[in-house]
Amino acid sequence: MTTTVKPADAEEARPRARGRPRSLASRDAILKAARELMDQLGPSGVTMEAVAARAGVGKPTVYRWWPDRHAVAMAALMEAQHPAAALPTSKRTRTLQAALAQQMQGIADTFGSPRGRSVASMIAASDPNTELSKAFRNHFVLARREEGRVLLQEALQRGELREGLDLDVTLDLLYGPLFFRLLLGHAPLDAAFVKQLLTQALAGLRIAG
Amino acid sequence: MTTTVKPADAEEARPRARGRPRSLASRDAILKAARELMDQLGPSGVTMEAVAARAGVGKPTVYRWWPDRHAVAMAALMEAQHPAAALPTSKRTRTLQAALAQQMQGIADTFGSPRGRSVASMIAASDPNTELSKAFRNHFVLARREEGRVLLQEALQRGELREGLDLDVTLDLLYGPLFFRLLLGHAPLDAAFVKQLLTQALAGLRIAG
Amino acid sequence: MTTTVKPADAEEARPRARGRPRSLASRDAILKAARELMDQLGPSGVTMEAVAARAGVGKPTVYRWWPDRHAVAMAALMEAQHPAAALPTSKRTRTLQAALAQQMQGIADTFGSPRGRSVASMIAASDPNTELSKAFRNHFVLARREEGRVLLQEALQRGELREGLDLDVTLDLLYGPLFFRLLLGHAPLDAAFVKQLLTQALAGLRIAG
Amino acid sequence: MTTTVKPADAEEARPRARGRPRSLASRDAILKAARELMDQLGPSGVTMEAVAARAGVGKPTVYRWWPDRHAVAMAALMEAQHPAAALPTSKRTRTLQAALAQQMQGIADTFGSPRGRSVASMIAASDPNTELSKAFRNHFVLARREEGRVLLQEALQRGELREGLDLDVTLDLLYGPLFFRLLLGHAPLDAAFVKQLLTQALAGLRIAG
DNA sequence: GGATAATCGAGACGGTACGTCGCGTCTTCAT
DNA sequence: ATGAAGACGCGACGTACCGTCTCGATTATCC
Repeated sequence: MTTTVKPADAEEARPRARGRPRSLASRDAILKAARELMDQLGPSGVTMEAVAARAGVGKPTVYRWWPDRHAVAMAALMEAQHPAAALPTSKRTRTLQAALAQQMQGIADTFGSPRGRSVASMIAASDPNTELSKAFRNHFVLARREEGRVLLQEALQRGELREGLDLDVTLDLLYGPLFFRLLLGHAPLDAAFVKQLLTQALAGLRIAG
Repeated sequence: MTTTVKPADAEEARPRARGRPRSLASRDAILKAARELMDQLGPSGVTMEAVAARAGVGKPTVYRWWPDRHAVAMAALMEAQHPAAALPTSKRTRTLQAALAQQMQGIADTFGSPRGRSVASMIAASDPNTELSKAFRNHFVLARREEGRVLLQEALQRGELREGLDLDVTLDLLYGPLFFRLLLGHAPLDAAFVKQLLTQALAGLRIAG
Repeated sequence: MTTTVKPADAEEARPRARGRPRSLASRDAILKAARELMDQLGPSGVTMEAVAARAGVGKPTVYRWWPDRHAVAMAALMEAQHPAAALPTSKRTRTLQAALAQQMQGIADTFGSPRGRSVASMIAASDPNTELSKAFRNHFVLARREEGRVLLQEALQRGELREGLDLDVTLDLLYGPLFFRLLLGHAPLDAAFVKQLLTQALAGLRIAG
Repeated sequence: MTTTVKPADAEEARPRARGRPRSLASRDAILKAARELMDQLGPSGVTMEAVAARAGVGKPTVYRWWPDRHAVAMAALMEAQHPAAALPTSKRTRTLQAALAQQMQGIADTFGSPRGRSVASMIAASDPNTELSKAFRNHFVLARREEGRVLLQEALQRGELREGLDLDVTLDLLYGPLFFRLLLGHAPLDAAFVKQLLTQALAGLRIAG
């Protein structure tokens, strides 16, 4: 599931191209180098020259896999953090608020780290219209929001929430403030905030307000 | 309220610096040029060379005022949109929800424009710890949030909201989703969204829920 | 005999450097551009920017070949005037004084030209300790002096000069006054001067004074 | 005896100009600063900015006295070494060769110093046609050559040299090789060289060859 | 097995922009 | 009016990366 090649394309029809195949070892070395540079120098430190040099790879090899440095940086970050293993099933037995609190605190911790700050930077800085940028936002943010959708739907089925709720708005009501504080940094992003956020956000949405 | 020196700070203690004073005409020409480049080419088009050339100014003069291109771009954007004339008094007579809806729709319109996208980019791309970056976030985002605080406090006094509310959380509950959609672009940011957002966010916070 | 690397040094031991080889076309274009600028604007007109622009080459390419603008200018001048075709053999049959007169007049003509003035400027302006500077002085001045040494040695063998002569002093006695007038410009540098110089310089050195 | 103001101008007719008179203290501070920079960094270190800063003087004050940085550097060097007190009378009693040897060795010592190298550089590098440049060459080189002329004329009167000598050529025959070695540095400039130079140069010029 | 071909590392290429330095001029206030 | 101070427009400096290209060497498939 690389950035550049859709699995479907290569599924079975590819005629096993002639010539020397691309080195996966190079690809991995590139992403590893990009990750290290990102951690040490931030997003602006992920230059093609530095990545290639640190990976022990020629620049054209990097360009063979990704079109520009943004793509390399995004791919490196995406491969670093895999889909987060969704939510452990055990958590689903708890109340909506408890489950959400756990997940949101996890998100806060992740994005509070230096690498998380890099991810946030790249989301806001990148051209929002490219495919890669959309995939990146999906991977890091919207996928978490969809996890929340599942939790909300389960709560609906359990009768915890009243009917007629606009789920999309509700999801933004939960995750919006989280990323707002992450990006703006105007106030702490601690457990108290998560708790109070959930309390107020869900206040009017329960069956028994 | 310039970028580099607040007149208020040095109001009378400043010994009237020696030498030729800096040319405000140059400063204005620089900011104007930066604004035009920003509008035409986006944030990445605001290069020191282009700004200086278009402003008819030497590069060192630009560096005399701002330390790097990010700073110039931020200053240009900040000066372009002045404190937003706060909220017209007339609006304060309306209900909380109506007043917030109007303000938030204004924010959405502003940030939906190309220049607004530039602002968002720069918030994300700039080092969050510098003074200028903080001032920038303040100017464009947190100042609006503070306008909201005033509205909420008035509503509290009018008895529209129940006591014991955490105002900071409430503010993030309102503005967080707004900027979330602006930044992620996963769903439209129209009047319907603003209305539904306000409805759900304030649902549990009113006196007579 | 390039400026940076003598092929002879690495004749067979060099392992055929990796990577794309440097473009000799670029190198030549750079030197040509430098020469043109030198002729049109003098030594101070040979700026890196102008050279690169006129050669249709990036500045870093110029710096890949030479460390600074002095080096470029020197290399351009050195390549412009090749080893001067030594002395035509026919001239060697003539008397010492005739041969020297011819050569010295040639030197005077060369250095009297604008390009010759540039050469003199650069000899004076460059750090005398660098390799390139030494090569430059060698190329333009000391090589001519060595031509004179050959002539003197032939005259010695023919018995025109008395034994026990300090050749180095004698050579400086001939070429020193020449460059002295070139540099100081306090008196004309014409055929009469060359003739009188040779007459007086060689007066006490002949077998039959 | 500055470069820009002829003594005659200020002789007595000056109507005691209005306003604050020029500060001679500034002038001296400028030249002192220029000399120090020359000694520490060489000719290229004598920048207007550095001179003004080190002299504790505004740049326009420097430009009020000299037209550009070359002029400042030349003036600084010329004022540093005054006319060399001509030749002590006692030396004139000695033989021509002894007197010349002493003077020439003095020149060699002077120009062998770092400051002397700067002088030589500036002679060769400066535009030969400006008045200041001519004055500079006169001051440092041709004045010494004229001292030699006096010695030669005295020798002529004493009958040491034969009649009909071209004095200008003879002078160049003596001082040319000296400056040749100074500028080219291809061979040492020691007492042995001076002795041998005089011996060979004067060999054919004496009455009793 | 030998030809063919794509990728590999390396690094030079033409460019653009960076941030700095020095030029010589101009503009201010204080003397 | 001249002093210092220092900002001004200008232009060149030398460096860092960009994304592309050109090498010889390597590693695969195809004939």
